[in-house]
Amino acid sequence: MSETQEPNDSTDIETSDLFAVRKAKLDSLREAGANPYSANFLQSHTSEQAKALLPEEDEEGPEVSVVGRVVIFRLMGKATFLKLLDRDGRIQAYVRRDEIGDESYAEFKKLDLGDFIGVRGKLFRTKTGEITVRALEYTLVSKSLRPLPEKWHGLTDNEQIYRQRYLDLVVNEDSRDRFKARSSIIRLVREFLWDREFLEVETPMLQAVSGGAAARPFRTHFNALDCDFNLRIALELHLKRLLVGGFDRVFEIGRVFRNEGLSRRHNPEFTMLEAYQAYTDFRGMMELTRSLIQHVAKKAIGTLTIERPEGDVIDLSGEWREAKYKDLILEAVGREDWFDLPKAEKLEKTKALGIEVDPDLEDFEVTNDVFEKVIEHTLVQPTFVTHIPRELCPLAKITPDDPSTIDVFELCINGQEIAPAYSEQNDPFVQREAFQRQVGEETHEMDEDFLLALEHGMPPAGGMGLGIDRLVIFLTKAANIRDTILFPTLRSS
RNA sequence: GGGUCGGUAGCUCAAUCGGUAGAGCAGUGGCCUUUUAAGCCAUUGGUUCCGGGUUCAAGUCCCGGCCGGCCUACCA
Repeated sequence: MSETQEPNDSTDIETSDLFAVRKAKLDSLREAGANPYSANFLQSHTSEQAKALLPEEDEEGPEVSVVGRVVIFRLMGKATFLKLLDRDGRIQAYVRRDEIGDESYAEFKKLDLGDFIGVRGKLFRTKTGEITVRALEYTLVSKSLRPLPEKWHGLTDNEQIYRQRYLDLVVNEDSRDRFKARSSIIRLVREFLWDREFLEVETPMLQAVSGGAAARPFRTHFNALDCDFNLRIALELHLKRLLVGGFDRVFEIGRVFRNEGLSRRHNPEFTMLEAYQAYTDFRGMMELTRSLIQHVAKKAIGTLTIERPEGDVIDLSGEWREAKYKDLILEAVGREDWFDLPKAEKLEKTKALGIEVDPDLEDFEVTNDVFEKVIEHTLVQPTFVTHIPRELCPLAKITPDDPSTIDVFELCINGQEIAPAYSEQNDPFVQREAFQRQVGEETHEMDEDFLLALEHGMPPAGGMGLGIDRLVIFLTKAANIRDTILFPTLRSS
């Protein structure tokens, strides 16, 4: 294997073995007394900062030191143009033999695409107007032994993009921009909640009992205690314990894990925001959620209107539509008596709507299938879907004037559910009953510890959960949740 | 999990009816002191994902496997 090859005489090297060719260059650098890895470099400006130093009207600017990965290398005899990629983007450098010296230029010519180098020199503008550093000297700071993907087409193989994300980031600007946007979205969410005096906390990922959502958990084993744990599927129950403890505005942004299938919109580990505010209810969370998303969109992408690949435009400005779950259902099925129909007739009707529904489902689940399969994908504009059947969520308060529904909303944007919020259930007896109805289902366990906390008294509160990945999907126009997660889950190779 | 499409040089892609596996970029050797996918000349590079089978002959057809995309299922 080339990795274990001894340094060769350059004439012996198989010139098609790209690794061996570069390894030989590395060895010859070392033999010449240079250190191809540890040399430090004093960066004075990033590419963007440097370019800002040369105003339109000026031909020449100050001296700067820039450093980055060589992504373009155009050698033209006694002069070379190259481009360095740093965290802000690219900057061009121009290196002339008569300016850096014969010896230095001879070494310089041996650089490879992918090497990290620093360049010190004065800024100038080329005849085509590109701001460029005219090198006085260059420094190799790290040698690259592997070739970069093709410079024009970039990297398109999905598997390689996910498994070797670093290559995707080097060559695909879209991808770079999307992950920068993701980072600022998360920062903006934090800032917004900090400003509203929410306390940011961290709660356990390893839990004896998984609660707060209906999902199959991942199981793992803790050797020291010789017991099994689940990875958390939601943040809810621990954050509510903190409400009991008197932290009456708390939030957490963190990874949750659900042992379910992969899809364009599902990754088994994903990032969730949950926020709880005492002395408010789901209506308070409505305002909070809308303001939060508007704030984030405005600052992260600079607009409240987002064009979708489908051609239409999502308008996040102003107040958002509210619609009762039941009204949406009645509208979709086209008859007023839907909720009074026996299940068999409901099933018949769903067939007429062109969806397949499992006949073994409970009555409310048949209705919910209508919501998920017929209605949800049509809710492109932000819509708060309110007053959902109580069976769908055991953790919310029952609507005072309609005991069949709960005081919640599901915020839908871009045809998918983005954020649910509740008036949180704080009556320990009602909560226990709701849990008991679900025990026996595979995905539910009784969390006695949580009920004990509730019995100590939890203030009335609104709670909200927001799928960060899904927010990033529509804000950055990603085609797939995997394009918003740096290292999405793949089968181990 | 099911359906479906795909896997060819480091990367992006060709390869007709089953008949000598090619190109561009990258690499290597030259020329070239303002290039913009730089250009010009020459040139290296292949377990065609893996394993079987059919055939005089397989990248191509058949079977099995691995990995992936899309759709679907599961999914508070």
